[in-house]
Amino acid sequence: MTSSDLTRNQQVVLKALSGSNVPLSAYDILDLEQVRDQGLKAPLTIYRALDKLQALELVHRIESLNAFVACDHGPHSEPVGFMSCDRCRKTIELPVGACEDVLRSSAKANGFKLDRITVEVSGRCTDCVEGT
Amino acid sequence: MTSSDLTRNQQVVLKALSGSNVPLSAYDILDLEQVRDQGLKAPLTIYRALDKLQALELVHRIESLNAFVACDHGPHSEPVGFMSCDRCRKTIELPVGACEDVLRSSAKANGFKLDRITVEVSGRCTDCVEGT
DNA sequence: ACATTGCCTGTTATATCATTACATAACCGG
DNA sequence: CCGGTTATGTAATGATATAACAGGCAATGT
Repeated sequence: MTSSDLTRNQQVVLKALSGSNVPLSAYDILDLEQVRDQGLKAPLTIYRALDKLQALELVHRIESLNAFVACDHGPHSEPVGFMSCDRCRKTIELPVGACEDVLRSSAKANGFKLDRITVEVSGRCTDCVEGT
Repeated sequence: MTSSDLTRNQQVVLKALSGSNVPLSAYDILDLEQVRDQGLKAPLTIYRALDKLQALELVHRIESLNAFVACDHGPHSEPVGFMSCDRCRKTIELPVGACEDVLRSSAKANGFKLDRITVEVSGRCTDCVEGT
């Protein structure tokens, strides 16, 4: 399946996320005019589209924010993490291939077979580094 | 403040988490007999105790599970991550000091001042590595 | 054509996780 | 004792996510 096979709902949700410079929760998406106007009006509709988009790696979930971001570049060759600004919420992807090796061997040493990696860091972006 | 200064509620919540081999949600804690018996009966009571325990680093929150674990060894010298089994939920701490350097320099390269690191990995523990 | 299958959708209700608002009590330093 | 800070109690609400069930619609095999 390619992204051109996305259903209408999925396209609407992906577009909403792509057009945002900050992560959006499912309910944030639901509240967008551009989304309501397309007839999406129930949380489940949003979550279903998000599930599919995540499976296609077109969208990622940020656990520590209960929010979602569009992925800027198709399926990944290496695992990806996120860095968010505490103040303005700006969030960027962070390649974490380098961490993966460390984690995988540490997992192995503890008798775990590692499957999924979640790396989320927060702090301040350049614009927000000073001030409250 | 040392752990001996914990209030009654905080002690009850910490004991509940220490006695569990899997992460517990706030409502899981609230539902425990040993906790109800001590008179804790509102979610907020649990969350307030958890907040304090987290500030003392006696408890950690696992974002991807919306759950909490007791920390097995006082305040940390290096940041800590978690590894959870998808099947039995067993969760262990994972030192992530090695990742920290990588992440911090990556953050710097992207104009971020890094503050907090969240590393959560999932997979299968030895006992669960085969089977559903 | 028609039935079967699989996927997406709509709708309602509910489950789960977390906080706000406000009042009261306990503790401690001046 | 006063005044500040911290902890607590209670009720209500907000925010996030899923369950359960019915129906639509396209692809496929016969």
